[in-house]
Amino acid sequence: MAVQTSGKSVYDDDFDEEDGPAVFKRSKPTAKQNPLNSEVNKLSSQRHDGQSGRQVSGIPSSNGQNLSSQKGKMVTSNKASTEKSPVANSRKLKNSDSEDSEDDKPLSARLKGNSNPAHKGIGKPIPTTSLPMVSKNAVKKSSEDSDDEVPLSSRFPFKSNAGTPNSKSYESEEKKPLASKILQNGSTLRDKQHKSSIIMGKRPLDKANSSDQSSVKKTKLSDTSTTVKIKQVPVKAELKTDDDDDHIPIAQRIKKPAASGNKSSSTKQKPVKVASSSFKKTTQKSKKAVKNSKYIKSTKMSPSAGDGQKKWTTLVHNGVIFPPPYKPHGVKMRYSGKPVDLNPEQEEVATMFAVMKDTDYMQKDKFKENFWDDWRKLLGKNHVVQSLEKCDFTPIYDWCQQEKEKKKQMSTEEKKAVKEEKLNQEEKYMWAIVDGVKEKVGNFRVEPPGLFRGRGEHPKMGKLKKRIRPRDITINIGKDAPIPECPIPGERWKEVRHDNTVTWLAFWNDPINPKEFKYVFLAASSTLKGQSDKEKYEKARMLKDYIENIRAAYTKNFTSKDVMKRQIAVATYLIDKLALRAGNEKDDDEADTVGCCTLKVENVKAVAPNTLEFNFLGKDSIRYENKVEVELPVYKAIIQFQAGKKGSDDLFDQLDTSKLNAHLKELMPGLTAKVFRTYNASITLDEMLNMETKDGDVAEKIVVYQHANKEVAIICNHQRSVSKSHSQQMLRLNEKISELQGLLKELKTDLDRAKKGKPPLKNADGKRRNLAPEAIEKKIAQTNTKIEKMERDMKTKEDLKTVALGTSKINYLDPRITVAWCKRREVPIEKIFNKSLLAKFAWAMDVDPDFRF
DNA sequence: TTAGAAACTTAGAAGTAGGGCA
DNA sequence: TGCCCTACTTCTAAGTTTCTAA
Repeated sequence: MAVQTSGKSVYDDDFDEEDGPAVFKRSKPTAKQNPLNSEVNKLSSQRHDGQSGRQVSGIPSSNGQNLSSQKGKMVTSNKASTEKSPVANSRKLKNSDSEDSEDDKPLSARLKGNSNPAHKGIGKPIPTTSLPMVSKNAVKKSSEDSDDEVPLSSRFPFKSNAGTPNSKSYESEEKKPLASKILQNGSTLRDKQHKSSIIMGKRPLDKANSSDQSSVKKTKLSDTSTTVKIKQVPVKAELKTDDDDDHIPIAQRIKKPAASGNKSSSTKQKPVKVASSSFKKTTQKSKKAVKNSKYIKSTKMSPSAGDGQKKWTTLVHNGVIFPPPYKPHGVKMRYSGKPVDLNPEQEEVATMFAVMKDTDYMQKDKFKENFWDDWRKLLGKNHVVQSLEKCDFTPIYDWCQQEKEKKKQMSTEEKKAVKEEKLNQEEKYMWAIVDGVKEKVGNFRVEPPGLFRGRGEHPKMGKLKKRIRPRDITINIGKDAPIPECPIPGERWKEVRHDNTVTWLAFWNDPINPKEFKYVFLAASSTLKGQSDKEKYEKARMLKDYIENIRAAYTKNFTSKDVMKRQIAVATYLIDKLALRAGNEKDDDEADTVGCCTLKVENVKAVAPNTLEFNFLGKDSIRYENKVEVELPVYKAIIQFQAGKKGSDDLFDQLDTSKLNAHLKELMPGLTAKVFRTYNASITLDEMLNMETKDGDVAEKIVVYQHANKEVAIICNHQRSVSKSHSQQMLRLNEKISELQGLLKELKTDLDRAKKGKPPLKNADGKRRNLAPEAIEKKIAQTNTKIEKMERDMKTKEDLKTVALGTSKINYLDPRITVAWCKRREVPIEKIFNKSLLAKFAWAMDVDPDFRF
């Protein structure tokens, strides 16, 4: 197989003849090899998913080329026509003992730079050396594409042998201060050894309907958590000031061990500060520490979620806000054509169903069946309504539409007044005071009743999510803080706890899955969340130093005689290379989705000599479809795992996530399957941003960032459904471009005539443009620029229509990579991070410009 | 050892606001 | 001015991981 990099295949040179640890290699199934490719363009205009309309496909760009073709060829499946977007990609995994020096990079990053001129970035050509590797979904190539020499989609960049004119260092343009610098708190990381000394005991010991609050969690050795009987008192959020700790970074204050946070200290409330303003400028010392240490050692890790350590000393908040009670509208639905009387409770649920009219759920029998089961219980046996088929909810639907319209038609002042009113009501619930620092609360609104909108083929979709009442809610608050007043008169909280080993402020049992909980947490911008975010990225960075050994270890075990070892090795390989999720077991009352450990035999097809075709529904019932060439031992192992099994049997029958994670922890402290996703995402961004060094204005640099971001999104299979108006928008843009091209033609004629001293002809509007040649030339240039911009926008829009960039930005990309790049490249950070991301990543803002993941 | 409870992160869709353009 | 589009925010479902108890 030949991947062209200035006429020479990187693969052929670097990898093909070598043995050793696995390295991805792109396979090259052509359109001919994959008859499904011919379906791509057809599919591109269809909704692939029954309920969400999600789809991934390449649509020819204005120049007739597939817009995703820069990623190389892709493979798709005709199944996509009825399911979630196909994730088509073809890769090759191969030995790479010789790649030692690069072993700390994800395989995705080891094959770099393709100088094929067909490879272009989003909207703008990207230097060939900076070409990304990934192309999993949304990377389709029509069968007409003839550039067989263009490599197949691969998540890995290609190393260019042809020189890297654009890969110059960025040193020359570094160190311009960021427009808005939010400074780090200089926290230290956890010493894991402390962990065992901390006493556990934090579960909400929820026994349904238990009203005996005192019976719950009576003893806690550390006395960090207690449960008390409800004592409703008015909220007094005014706290005593204690300046003693002012010089201590917030994060450190939070992490004070329980011993130091004794009873007396816990009763003493700290001064209230607003979290964002409490970030202090990092000292030179700490900056140096970041610079000098490749990663922060695990021994410095600070407490993370669920480890039983004290998360706070004082916690004050006002509880949660409930949705307003239902206001009956009195609009009568029809049954067999006749108006029906419903009581308010019945009407409320009927209205929930009526408003679903325009959604895909209405096409799902399960949704209707579940709704009917729950609604008929409310109607009672003797109600006139005996069958859903005879119900006509249109009058209620129409009424809802009218209400919506009325709301839309409100004047700006009215809208403003409503907004202010809402804010007034909610303000007090929006904040918590954690160790004296005012922090935003995340989801302080209790979920309103509704019909359950499970994703994919969820067996419970359409079921009634009952209204949550104060008696369903457990509050967690500081021992000495006033217990939030129950906002519904005459009612009371289910329970009040004082558990400082957890970060939730309240929880209730999920009405759909009563054994599960819905929690109220602090917002993403809070210090606590920031701390745990930072730990997550530090752990992923730590993996960089272990990855070489981990890869060597699993490669060795591909052929182990012990089946479990072999399964662990192959599963780890897939998690590492394909960024698969761990894949926990699921109950029958959940959607049938899988991850790595729960892959079924039918989800993986082995195609000789060494290709694996993956096809399954992953998280959120998003289809993962991928075709990869793997190392031969992996291929053989998969065939062995499949031997003698049915399609619906587990591929990894000896494996589950706990075994896998237990094994991973032996390889690196704290390592779990999901760390690989963070690691691969972040290192890919880091490497791409450091490759893509093309000069240009800020807009062009942002395109480079988006391009890298997109590659990560593809690695992680982050998809979104195509917006309903997408094709309309594309059509409109095409029309505009045609108009401009017409104008251009006219202008050129005018120019010719003007140069010859002839008067201009009438234009399309029947008017004459009487301009001097210079003016016409200027207009031509302007029009050309406009057309170029529009074409670029169109291409970007098409390219990203099924790729969700936000998820990786929020959850997987170490913000320090982005901040450092912005500093080096003089891109204002606000161009990359919006307001909420700036708040969330406040801890990362003072990173050194030389920071590398 | 295992099941399941608990706690937290990750995820896409829906809703909303505001800016640009005709 | 109103419409359209985009970016941002909110919502809540759906995962992973950790821990406990049997």
